[in-house]
Amino acid sequence: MNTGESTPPRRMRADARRNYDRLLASAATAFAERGTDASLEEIARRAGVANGTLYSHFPNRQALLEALLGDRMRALAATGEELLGRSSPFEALAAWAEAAVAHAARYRGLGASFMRAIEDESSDLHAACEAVLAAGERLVARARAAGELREDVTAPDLYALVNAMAWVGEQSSPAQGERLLTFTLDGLRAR
Amino acid sequence: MNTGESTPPRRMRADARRNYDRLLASAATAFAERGTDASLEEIARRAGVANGTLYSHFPNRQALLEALLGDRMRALAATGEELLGRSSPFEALAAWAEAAVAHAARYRGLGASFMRAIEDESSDLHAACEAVLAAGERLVARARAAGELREDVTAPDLYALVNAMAWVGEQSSPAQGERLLTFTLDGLRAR
DNA sequence: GAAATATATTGAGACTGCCTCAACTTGTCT
DNA sequence: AGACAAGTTGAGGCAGTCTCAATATATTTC
Repeated sequence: MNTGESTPPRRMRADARRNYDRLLASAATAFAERGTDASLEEIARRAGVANGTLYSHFPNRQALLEALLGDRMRALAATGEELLGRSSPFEALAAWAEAAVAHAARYRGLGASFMRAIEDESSDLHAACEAVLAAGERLVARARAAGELREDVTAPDLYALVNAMAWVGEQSSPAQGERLLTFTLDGLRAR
Repeated sequence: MNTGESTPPRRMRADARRNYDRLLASAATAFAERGTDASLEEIARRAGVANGTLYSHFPNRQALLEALLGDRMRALAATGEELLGRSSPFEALAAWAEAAVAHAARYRGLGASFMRAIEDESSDLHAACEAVLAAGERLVARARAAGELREDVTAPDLYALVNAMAWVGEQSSPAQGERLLTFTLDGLRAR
């Protein structure tokens, strides 16, 4: 019944915990194989559980994604904070953007989920996306303050570009996503 | 039975022609309202026709899109050719890219369809996409030859970027797509 | 250790969508 | 008017989403 959230309330029944874990593992496989709109029915089936059980643990696809990726997303945000100290402001921004693209390219369709989630406050993925956006915000602010970034670039711009490049990666090849990210980042440099 | 292709073979029966037109009109509305994965079932329903009729005219979604957009795509390619003469090579490229983004942003999901179609030779949309790509190719070649474009930018890069920006437009707002395209194009300039 | 109780699981069922194809209808041509 | 090609129909098979009453199981209590 309760999602990741570091489980503060009450602890789950043993069978529930087991099914929860199996579902998560099954979802990870399915998303990797089929992208974020893999069949939930199949995820349940492959977890050896009835579909109702899946829905009782994860009311929707976003909840499943949050449980699967929430930690990773918070880690990405943390990486952003760390980079604030090191290296040149623009290089830090660029390095983080690369990491963010790699993250958003994990499953086919993930970039689109992230774009939806940032707009939709009721999405279970919203909070995690906001954390990522906030990290981007600081990197952008610093690079701009240092005069290394175009004046008119904002964090939402960066967020959208990162997801767009992940999307390109899904459509053509990961290498192509990387390639275009390089061009794009160059375009963001102050000159 | 026969798609757009300027109808060279034999002319259709009157009722077939009527249904074909109705289906196309219905599809245009549905795609505009719901994006390119609107329900085909509903398109048929709203055209006042059984779903089998839809499938007999258009074996799949791509065929419907080709019938709906083929002419427009060829026009876009032609615009590219015209631009080859006028204005600075880079400006021509940029202007064309803007037009291409606007075109790919016509329906939600269209950018993705174009990315798929260019890779998939068996897609009914493939030829039209190739025409667009070819137009981009010439603009890229000219801008590069004039030393106004980064050496390493290719037509497929441009194609992907255009569709990616249309995608951003769908996810956030058309204005955001435009905005990021500007940044991106700047990144493609030789310096 | 057996009830009592709270917590989970189940799977049928009501939807919607995709696509096919055998039976039927209708336009067109002579 | 009749014949035949061309077109249309819609039921039916399949898969997916999501819900909820019935059922089963863990845990707690005595």
